[in-house]
Amino acid sequence: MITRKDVAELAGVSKTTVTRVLSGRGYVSEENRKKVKAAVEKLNYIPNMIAKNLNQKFSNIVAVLVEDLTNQYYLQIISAMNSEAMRAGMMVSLFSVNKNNINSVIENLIANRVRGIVNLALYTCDKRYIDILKNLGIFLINIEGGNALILNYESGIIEVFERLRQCGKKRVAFLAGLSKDFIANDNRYLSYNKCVDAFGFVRDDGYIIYGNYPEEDAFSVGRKSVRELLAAGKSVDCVLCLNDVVAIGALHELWKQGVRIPDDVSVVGCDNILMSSYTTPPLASFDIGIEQQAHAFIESMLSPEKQQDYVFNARLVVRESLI
Amino acid sequence: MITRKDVAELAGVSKTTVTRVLSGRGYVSEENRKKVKAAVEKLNYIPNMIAKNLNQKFSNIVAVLVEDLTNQYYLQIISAMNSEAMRAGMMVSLFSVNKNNINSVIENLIANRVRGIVNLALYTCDKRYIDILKNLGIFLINIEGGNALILNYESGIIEVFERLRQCGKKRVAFLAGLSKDFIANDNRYLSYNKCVDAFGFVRDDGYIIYGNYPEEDAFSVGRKSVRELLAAGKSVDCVLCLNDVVAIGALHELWKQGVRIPDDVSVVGCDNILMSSYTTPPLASFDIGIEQQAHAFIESMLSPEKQQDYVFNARLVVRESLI
DNA sequence: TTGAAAGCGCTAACAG
DNA sequence: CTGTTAGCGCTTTCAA
Repeated sequence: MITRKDVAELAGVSKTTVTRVLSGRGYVSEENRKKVKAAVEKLNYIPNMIAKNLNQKFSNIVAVLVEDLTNQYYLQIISAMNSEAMRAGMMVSLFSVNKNNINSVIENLIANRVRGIVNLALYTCDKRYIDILKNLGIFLINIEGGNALILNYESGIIEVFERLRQCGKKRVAFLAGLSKDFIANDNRYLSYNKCVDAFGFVRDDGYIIYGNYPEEDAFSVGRKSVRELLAAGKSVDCVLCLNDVVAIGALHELWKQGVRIPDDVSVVGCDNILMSSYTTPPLASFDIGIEQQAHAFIESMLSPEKQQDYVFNARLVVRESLI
Repeated sequence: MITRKDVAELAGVSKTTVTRVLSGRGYVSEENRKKVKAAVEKLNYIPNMIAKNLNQKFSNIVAVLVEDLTNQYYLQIISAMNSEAMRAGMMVSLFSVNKNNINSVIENLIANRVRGIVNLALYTCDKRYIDILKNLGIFLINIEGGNALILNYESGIIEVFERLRQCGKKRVAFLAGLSKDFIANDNRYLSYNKCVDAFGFVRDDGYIIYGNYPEEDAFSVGRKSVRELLAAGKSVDCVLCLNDVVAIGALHELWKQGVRIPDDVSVVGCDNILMSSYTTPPLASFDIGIEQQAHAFIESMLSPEKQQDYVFNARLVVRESLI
């Protein structure tokens, strides 16, 4: 293995000088700089980040935790984070977590001294790990806890309600997908409820369908929710869904049951994943700015001192599934 | 930061003994073992993998390179690899690569001394990096190069042709998605051509539609390919697609153009991603065993000595999009 | 402007 | 069965 020592010897300088050139910090004569660069080139030297990280106490990894790897939304987030991170010399690692493994995943990440953890999942880890993370200086962003990142769907949901009102519709179902506990503080859920009242739409507890996402995959949850809704004899004008994947499942079941979309029922998803343009019919959804979110994650990871709150407002993307 | 030294002091033993207990290798008296475990527990000690990795010359990361993060197929692969990897104390990191960044991504991975690289992308890196990887002992699996992993779609494609023959159909298009160069050695492409001849189906160069995937996203490529096919006045009985996402794009365009599926045209995808059960109509596809693939990747990463070839045979999954 | 030396936390001979 | 010692490749004082 080529190390800095080899470079130093070939260039006829000390190891420290090599470090100075490579890091760009400290004074080095132009002559030595050139010699070092030539040696690096000649030897095909690639620095060992492990050794560097050992010094710096952290690895250059940002871990992203998600609960459902089947949701394309996460791919898009990761993809965007990746680009941001690479620019800053960081790597993004993806982990799928559930109730049972979240603690061991976190422990593993601590062992690896990752730079930060972005937890996009619903679950969180034991208090003791939180303390360790804090002690070590590893950043943690718990989205569902809603620390520094606020996803606000209200304005988008208002838009939907307005459209429906204009068509004389007033029965909107909400496919929560999650259990009652998990959805309770969710902005989508709160906004839905707020709008039902504010717009004087029909309030019916049977319009809210809970589910066991993410234990079960989002497609099935969407499909089952629609079945449940129809089986209960609830006829609605519009179905608002937790996310696009749930919506696609719902769309599919409605199609199978011969319900016409949007003539009989409108369907609206959430997150505006790429796929939503390609459903039959194309799915209306809320765009919450995936790239901007990714940017915010990485930024708050790299410069934690400016602990600002990031707020994202949803924008309705109208497509044929919405009347 | 709590280190092994703190544990050793609290337990009243040497650092080496702590290592022995923690690694499970070497002799330690039952008494000391207990003392060490108690100390670890008490101090909430979590080992520093960076230091460990520095010794072992490698990090415990396996990097997966993909060219198209919008394809759910990769998510499923990663997800499966993740589970496998975690069991072996490894982490899986995901990177999206393209023509322009592949070399810098690889350099970055080398700098991080990842344990191995699974390159699922079409592109590969400069020869000089290949050499460095070899020198350092970093494993590289180039799927498209077809080193150790062979994805064989032939048997599945034969099944499709047989079904079509039974219905008296004999015109099959192939949406290659990729450019002529990239697809040339692809097993799907070769199998398609073989079958056209073997079954005595209509051979028409216009039935093969190339595209600029992965530069352009798979959905659009599928959509455009169908447009191209129809614009050329080619009427076919079945459309075979590079992957499910291309197929979904194709499905969408056919639907828009009022083509009935499967009555007018059958559509068959590739990879059998979760989404394919939820299209309208549900998409027939080839299952190539995502879990088994993931398993093979990790296995060959962990024990490279047994350089066996892994062969996967596609299995046709019939759904409503296929007559 | 440069170099020597200590140390990051852990592993792996080697000696007891 | 246990401890001492010498690194892994890099960064960072501190002197020169």
